[in-house]
Amino acid sequence: MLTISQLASYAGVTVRAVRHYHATGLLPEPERDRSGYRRYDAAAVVELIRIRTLAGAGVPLSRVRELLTADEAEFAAAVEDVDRRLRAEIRELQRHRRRIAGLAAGDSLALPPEAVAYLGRLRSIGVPEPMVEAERDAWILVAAQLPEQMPFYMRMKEQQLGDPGVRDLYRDLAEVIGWSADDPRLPAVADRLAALFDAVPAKDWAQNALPADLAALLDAVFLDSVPCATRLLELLEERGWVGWTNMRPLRRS
Amino acid sequence: MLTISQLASYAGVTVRAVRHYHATGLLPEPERDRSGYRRYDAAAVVELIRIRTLAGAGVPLSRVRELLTADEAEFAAAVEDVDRRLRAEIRELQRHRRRIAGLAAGDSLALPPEAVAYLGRLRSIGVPEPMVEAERDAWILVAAQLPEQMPFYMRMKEQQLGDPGVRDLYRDLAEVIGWSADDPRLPAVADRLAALFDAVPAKDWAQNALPADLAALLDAVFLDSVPCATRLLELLEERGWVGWTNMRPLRRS
DNA sequence: GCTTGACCTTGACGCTGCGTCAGGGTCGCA
DNA sequence: TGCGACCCTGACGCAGCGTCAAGGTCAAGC
Repeated sequence: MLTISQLASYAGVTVRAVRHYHATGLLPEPERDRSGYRRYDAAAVVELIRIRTLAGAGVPLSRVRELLTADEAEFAAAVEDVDRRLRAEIRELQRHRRRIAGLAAGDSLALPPEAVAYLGRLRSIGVPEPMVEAERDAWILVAAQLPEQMPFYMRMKEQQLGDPGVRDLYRDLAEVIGWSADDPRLPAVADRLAALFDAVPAKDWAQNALPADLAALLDAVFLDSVPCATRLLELLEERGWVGWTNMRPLRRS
Repeated sequence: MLTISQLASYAGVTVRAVRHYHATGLLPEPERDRSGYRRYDAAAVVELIRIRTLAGAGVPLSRVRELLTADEAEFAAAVEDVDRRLRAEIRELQRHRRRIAGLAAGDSLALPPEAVAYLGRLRSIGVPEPMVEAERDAWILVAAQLPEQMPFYMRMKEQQLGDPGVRDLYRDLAEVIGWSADDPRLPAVADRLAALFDAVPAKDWAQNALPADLAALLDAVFLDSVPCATRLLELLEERGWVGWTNMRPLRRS
C-alpha cells in the first residue's frame, strides 16, 4: 500500500494536486488506515497518471472526468473540442503579441499609426508639446469610438496642415491655451478662426461631423482644460459659428 | 461630468472592470457627487483607454501600472518581457495541442506509440483482453517513471514475442490470472516459466532490471490483482527463481 | 521512554480579472 | 408618486492548485 506522497511521486504530481482531485471527485477517496492516513493501491497510480496525461495536455479538469469514461467516438469528439479551444487561445495570444509589438512608449499607446504620424507632423511644424498632448488625448477618444474612421480623419487633418495659415494658427493656439478668459487678444483669435471656417464649403461641416455624444465629450475636454474656452466660444458665436468639435454655422433667424 | 457607466461605455469596458481598477489602485477614485456617485472628467476616459489598451494586449494589470508611468527605455524593456511571457504561453499551448493530437481513446492515453503497438501485437496473437489491460497498466507505470527507456523495453518485448513458446505462454497466463491459489495446475505453469527463465543468459537479468521501487510497485499490482500470485511465486522460488518484475536466479547457498 | 524530523490530516486564504448576485439608495421622467 | 434605469458596497465564484497554520503519527536514534 502507498501513502499519498508515494502515490504522488509515482505519478509525477504534487500531494496537493492529489487532494484537489479527491476534493473535486476526480479521483475517488481511498481507504484510510487506522490513523486516518489515505492508503492507495497501484491501480490508483495508473488512474492518476491517466488524469495527469489529460490535464497535462490542456484538458480542463471538469472535462477530464468525462473523457476518462468516454468511448472512442465521444473521446474523439471531446478531443476535437478541446483542440478547438486551444487553437482559439493560441490565436488570442498571438493577437496579443501583435498588439504588444505595435506598442511603443508614448503616443502609440492607444492610437493607430496614422494618428502617431499626424502628432509627429504637429511636432515637426513647431506645435508646442502641451498642445500636441491635448490633440493626442482627443484623438485617443475618437479612436476608441470610431477606429475605422481614423484613417479618414487623419487624411483630412494632414490635408488641413498643408495650408500655411492653418499651421500658423495651430502654433498660435498653443499659446491661447494658457490665456485667461479676459485676455484682450482673444477677439483677434476668434476673427482668425472665423475666417478659416468661412473658407470651408458648407457641406463639409455635416460630412465630417462626429456623433453628438462623442463631440460633447471632446467639447468637455476643451472646456475643462482651457481657461478661456467658454469666452472663445462666445466670441465665435458672435461671428456666426457655434459648437467646437462639431462646428457649424449659426442660422440667421 | 460622466457617470461610471458613461465612462465605461466610452472606453469600451464594463462598469465592474472600472470599479475593479479603482479597487486595485490602477485608476484613481474620482470625486463623488452629493449622493455618493462617482463623477468623471474626460481625462479619466483617456486614462481608462490607455489601461485597456495595455490590458487588452495581454499585459497583466500589475504591470500596467508601471508601464503607464514608464519612460521609453523601461517601457521597451517591459514590453520585451511581456512578449517573452506571451511566447512562452503560446509554446505551452502548442505543446498541449501536439499532446492532445496524439491522444486517441483507450491504450494511447498515457502510453507512447511503441507501447500501443506492443499491446496491439498482444491482441493480434490472441491474448485475451483482461491480460492485455493488465499489461497496459503495468507499462503505464513504467512509462511514467522511465519514458526514455520505453523504446528499449518495447523492442525487448517484441523480440520475446518472436518465440512461439513465449506466445503460447502469454495466452495461457491469461487464464492463470483467474485461478485460485490452490489450483492443481499451478505447478505445471511454474515449470514452464522456470524453463523459460533458464534459457535466458544470466547477464540479461541484471541488464534489464527496473529500479527497485518501481519493481516493487509492479509486483504489488500483480499480487493485488491475481489471486494465485503469491502461490506462484512460492513455486518459482522452489525452482530457483525469486522476484517477479525483477526476476533473478536464487543463489545456491 | 524521549526526542527529532519527516509525513499525515483538515481548513482556509491567495492568485487573476473580473461576472454576478444581494440588498439597498438615487435620478429623471410621466 | 411611481417606475425603470442607475448608483453604491460587500461578498462569493471561477481554475488549479500553492502555501501557511495547527495539529496528529510514524520510524529511528539516543
